[in-house]
Amino acid sequence: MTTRKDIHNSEIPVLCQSCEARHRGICGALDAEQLIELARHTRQVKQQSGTELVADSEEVNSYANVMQGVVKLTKMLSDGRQQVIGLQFAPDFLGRPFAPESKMSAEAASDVSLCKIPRKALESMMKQNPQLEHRLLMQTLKELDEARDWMVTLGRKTAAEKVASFLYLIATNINPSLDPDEMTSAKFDLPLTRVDIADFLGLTVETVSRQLTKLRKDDVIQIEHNRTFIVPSMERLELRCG
Amino acid sequence: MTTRKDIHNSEIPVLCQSCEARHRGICGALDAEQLIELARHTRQVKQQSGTELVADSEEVNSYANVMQGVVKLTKMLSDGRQQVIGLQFAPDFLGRPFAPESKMSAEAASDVSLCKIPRKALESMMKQNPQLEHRLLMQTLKELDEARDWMVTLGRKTAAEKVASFLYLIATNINPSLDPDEMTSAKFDLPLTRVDIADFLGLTVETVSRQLTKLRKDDVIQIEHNRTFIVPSMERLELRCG
DNA sequence: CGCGGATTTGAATAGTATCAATACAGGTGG
DNA sequence: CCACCTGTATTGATACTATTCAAATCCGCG
Repeated sequence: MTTRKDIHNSEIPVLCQSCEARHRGICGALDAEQLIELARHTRQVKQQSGTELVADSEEVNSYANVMQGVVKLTKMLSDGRQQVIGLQFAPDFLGRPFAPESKMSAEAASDVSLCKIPRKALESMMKQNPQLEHRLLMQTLKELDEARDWMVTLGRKTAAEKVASFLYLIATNINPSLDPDEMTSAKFDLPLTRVDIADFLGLTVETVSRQLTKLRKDDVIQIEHNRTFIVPSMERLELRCG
Repeated sequence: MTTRKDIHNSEIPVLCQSCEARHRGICGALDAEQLIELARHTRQVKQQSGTELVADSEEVNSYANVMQGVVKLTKMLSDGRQQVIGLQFAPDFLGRPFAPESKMSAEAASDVSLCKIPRKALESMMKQNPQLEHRLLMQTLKELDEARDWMVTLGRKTAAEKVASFLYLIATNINPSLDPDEMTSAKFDLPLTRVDIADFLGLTVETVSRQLTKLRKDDVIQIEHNRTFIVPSMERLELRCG
C-alpha cells in the first residue's frame, strides 16, 4: 500500500506521498523542492461531517486540497431555498482564487481531511510558478464542465432521471482510485442526506425518497441501512439517466 | 467615441483599438507588440443570427473573442431535449481550451462578430506568456461563477422568478459599455427566441410566454414587437427574481 | 394582402410539491 | 440487553404548478 512512484521519495513531505493532489491535483505542478517549500505553509486538517468549512460572504484567507471525503458547495436564496451547486472529491481544490470573499458556503458532507494552504502562500507560489496556475486553470475548467453538465440535469431531466444521475455521479466519483470507465458495478456509502440530495437535484426530499424506492423496486439499486448503496449494473443505472 | 486609452495607439492593430477584449478580455494581457504578433493569426468574422459556430463533438481548431452580439451555448440529451448552458457577450472568450473536442454546441444568437484565433497560435502564445493564461483563468472563473448562479435559478426558482432572472441577466449584460450597478431602467432587443429562453430556463415556450404576459400586465416590463423590451425599473424587476 | 413562422392564449393533464402521518435507524440510559 | 428517544426517511392523500395538446393571433416579409 505504500506509494513508491518517485525515485527520491524520501525528499517529498510525508503527507504528500499518499496524497491524490500530489499526482492528479494542483500539486502535480510542483517538484520535490517546491513541495517542501509549500509544505512549510500547509497544514492537514480533519473535519467531521457537517462542519462548515467556508461561510457565504466570508473573507477568503485560505484554500485547501480535498484529501479525503466529500465537500458540499451550496448557495441560498434570501428566503432560505437552498441549492447544492457542486460536490468536491479528492483531489479537488477548494476555494475561489482571486475573490475577496466567498460567494457560496462549503460544508463537509462526510468526514473530510483537507490540506489547507494560506492565501498568501498560494498566491506567491503562483507568481513564481506558472505551472501551478495552469493546474488551477485545468481544475477550474473541469468544474465548469461539471457545472454545465449538471445544468442539463437541473433544467431538463425528470425527477427519476435526476436521482439516477445523482447516484451515477456519486458512484463514479466517490472512490478516487477507481477508473469510472471500468466500473461495472458499485457499492458505496452516500455522503449526503436525502435533504442534501434534494437540494442538489432541485427536488423535495419526498420526491427523492419516492424515486429511490422506485429504483429499488426496479432492481436498479439495493439500499442497506439508508446510506449504503449497491448498484449491480452501472450500465442499467446509466440507462435511467436520460 | 474614438478610443484613446493608449499613448501609442497607432501601434495597435486597427481591429483591436475598439475591441472590448483588448481591455476587459483576454487580450488585456498583451502589450502592443504582442497584439501585433497575435493579430497576424487572427481574423475577424461576422456571422448572422442562427449560424452554428461550433458543433457538439467537433474537433476544436480555433477559439474566438466575442466582439459583438450574443453567443448561445447548448447541450442536448439523446432524445432531443435541449438546455442552454450559457450566453456569451463581448468580450467573452469562446471555446474550451485543452479539450480535443467540444462538449457543447455554440450558435450565434444574434448577428455576431468574432475575432477567431487558431488553436495553435493561442497555445503557443500562452506558453510564452503566463499573463495570457492568467486572463483565461479569470474568464473561466467568471463563467464558473455564472454557471453556479444559474444552477440556483434552474434548481430552486419558480417559473415567474426564472423569467424575471433571465430578463435581468440580459438587461445587465447586453450592453458591454454600461455599468450594471448604475442601471435604473433599460431597453434592449432580446437576442433569443421564446424557445431559446425556455431552453435556458428549463421551461416550455408556453410557460415563458405566460410569465412574460404576467410581467407585462404587472407593469414590470413593456414589450414592443415581441423582441424589444423596456424595463422601467430595474429595481422592481430584481424584486421578482427571488 | 396573404403566407409561414413565432408567439400567445385556452383547456385538460401530468408531475412534483405540500401537508400529514408512519416507519426506521442509531444512540442513550435503565 | 432491551426499551426508549430523536432525527431521518418513507409512505399516503391532496393541491398546485408547469406541461401538453390544440387553436387563435401576431409579425415580418414577399
